[in-house]
Order: sequence, then structure tokens, then C-alpha cells
Amino acid sequence: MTGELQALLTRLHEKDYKLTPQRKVILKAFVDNKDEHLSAEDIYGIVKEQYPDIGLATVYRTLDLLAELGILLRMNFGDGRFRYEFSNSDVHQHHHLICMECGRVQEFADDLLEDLERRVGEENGFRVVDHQVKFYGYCSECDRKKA
Amino acid sequence: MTGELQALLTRLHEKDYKLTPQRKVILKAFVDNKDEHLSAEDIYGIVKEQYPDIGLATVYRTLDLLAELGILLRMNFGDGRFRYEFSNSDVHQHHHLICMECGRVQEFADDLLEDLERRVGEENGFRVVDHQVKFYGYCSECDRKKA
DNA sequence: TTTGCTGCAAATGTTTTGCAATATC
DNA sequence: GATATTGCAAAACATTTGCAGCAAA
Repeated sequence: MTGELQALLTRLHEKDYKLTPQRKVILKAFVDNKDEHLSAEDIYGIVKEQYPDIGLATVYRTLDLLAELGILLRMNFGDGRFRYEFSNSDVHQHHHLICMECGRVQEFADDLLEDLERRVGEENGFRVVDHQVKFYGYCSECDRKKA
Repeated sequence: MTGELQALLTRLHEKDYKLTPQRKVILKAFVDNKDEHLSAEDIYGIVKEQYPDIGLATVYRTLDLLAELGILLRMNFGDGRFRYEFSNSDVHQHHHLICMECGRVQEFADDLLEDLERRVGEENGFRVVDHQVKFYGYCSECDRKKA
């Protein structure tokens, strides 16, 4: 756990970014909330407990930085704000199931898409470098409640 | 062409929505720009030529209405504004190739995904009702310029 | 000590809303 | 004539930016 945070800090340090307490605390928030898809405001709320004087602008700037470095993934679920998650390079491709009732986001991994990606690129004269797949529907819980 | 506009107006009329010139002119803008992915501001610009007194708020309200009725699809390409396109029920599933250089959006249709959709739903206890797929990369033109 | 970072407040850009006036049915 | 719809201006909301002060190296 601590080792993971350390590794990330080292990664920043290697690129000559300063290791400020604000950056540490934001990174820690992601380490502690691995499965979440956090918005800037979410992070701000979490981080304010440990570091009450942090400014929202700093959160935004840090998220930008971490996303540029590839440490975070910036995603858009269509709810009007960006959300961020740890860019776990092990699980290379993972996608999202978005519940239209409660808004909960589940993840799923799938490699079948790489095939599709290649084929679509060839057929359309397009060099595909990334893809994003979202399925919309109802999670089992909401589906049960509705029935 | 005119027939298509008529059909849409009838659809509004049947649901007791008033056929205002503003609504007609906005619908016409979509009929005339079938292959585009238009933002509210885009529509506002187009429509202002025929109806200079229209307000931007009316454009937003009309787009909301048409999207709710299923006449338009509201989409988010991550460029900070919603974009709308005709919901052409013939081409049931079509997806987007987004050029990371010039921002142009090409479409492609694919039915292979329905399979995937079913399988993912089953494996994750999720009732999938829609999906959205975006491929990011470089269109042939930009790819050529870069090489 | 030097520069990069921060917090604050103001600015930005898109979308929404309150309200009085207006136009459709 | 009743009520939905409009235009305008202001508000809301997420995000960005300018800048003076501060802190990591």
C-alpha cells in the first residue's frame, strides 16, 4: 500500500515535479479509493479532511498533471463532469457498465474488442489508437427493484 | 425532404406540442445537416440566418425536447459540449471514429457488438439496453500529414 | 535562492432557470 | 382565451486562469 504510493511519488520526482503535500494527499486518495471513479469535487472532499487548506484549483491542476503523466485516466460518463481513476496498466482494457437508474458504474474487462478495433480501422482508413466502450442499462439491484 | 420534415412535425403535433416556427426551423436544420454532429451553438448559428430573433435558450430547450422524444441523439465527444444528431432508426447502431488531431468525427456501423453486449450483460448481471463505442485515433488525412 | 506550486478570486464556457411577454391552438 | 412557449438576463455549474505569496529543491 505505502509502497505503491512511494512508487508514484518517485515517478513524479523523476520528472522533476515537486513533491508537495497536496500532491501526496491527492495520490493517496486514489490509492485508497481504487475502485471509484472520482470527480474533482469528490477528491476535494476526501482530501480536505487531511489537508483542509487545499484549494480546488490545486486539485484540478493536479488531476490534469496526473492524467497527462498517464497515472490517471480521465473519463467522461456524460454526467457533466470529468471522472478519474487509477490507470492500472495490468488491466489493459476495461470498460464501463453505467446504470441508468442509480448511476453506479461497474467495470468489465474485454479483449474481444481489439479485434474489432483492428477491423474497423482497416475498413475506414483510420488509425485507431484507443477505444472507449460504455454499456448503458440497469444493474441487478435496480432491475430487481423495478420488477 | 419536405416530407421528412412534415413527418417530424406531425410527430410533435400528436404529442400536443405546439408547432412554433422556432421548432420547425431547428428541425429543418437537422434535416439539412444529416451527417453532422451539431452542438447547441452550431444550431443557433444555422437557425439565426432564417430566424434572427431566436434565443439560445429556446435552442437548448428544443434540443432537450427532441432528445427526450427520441428524435435526436445527444452525445458527448468529450469536447465540453453536447452534440446532437438525427436518431435514424434504420441505422440502428452506429458508432464514432474521433480524430485526435483534427477532431473530425466519422461514423461506422457495426452489428458485431450486439453479441458482445449480450455476453457482457450475462456475465455481469446487468441488463444492457444501449451501448456507445468510440474509437480514437487519426483519420487518413491527418495520418498522411504527420508521416 | 530560485522556480515551481499554491490559494484565492475572478473569468470562462456551456447549459439552465425565472419571469414577463407572446403566440399557438 | 388559456396555456405552452419564447426571449432575455441572470444564475448555475464545472473548469481554467492571473497573480501575488509561499515552499520544495
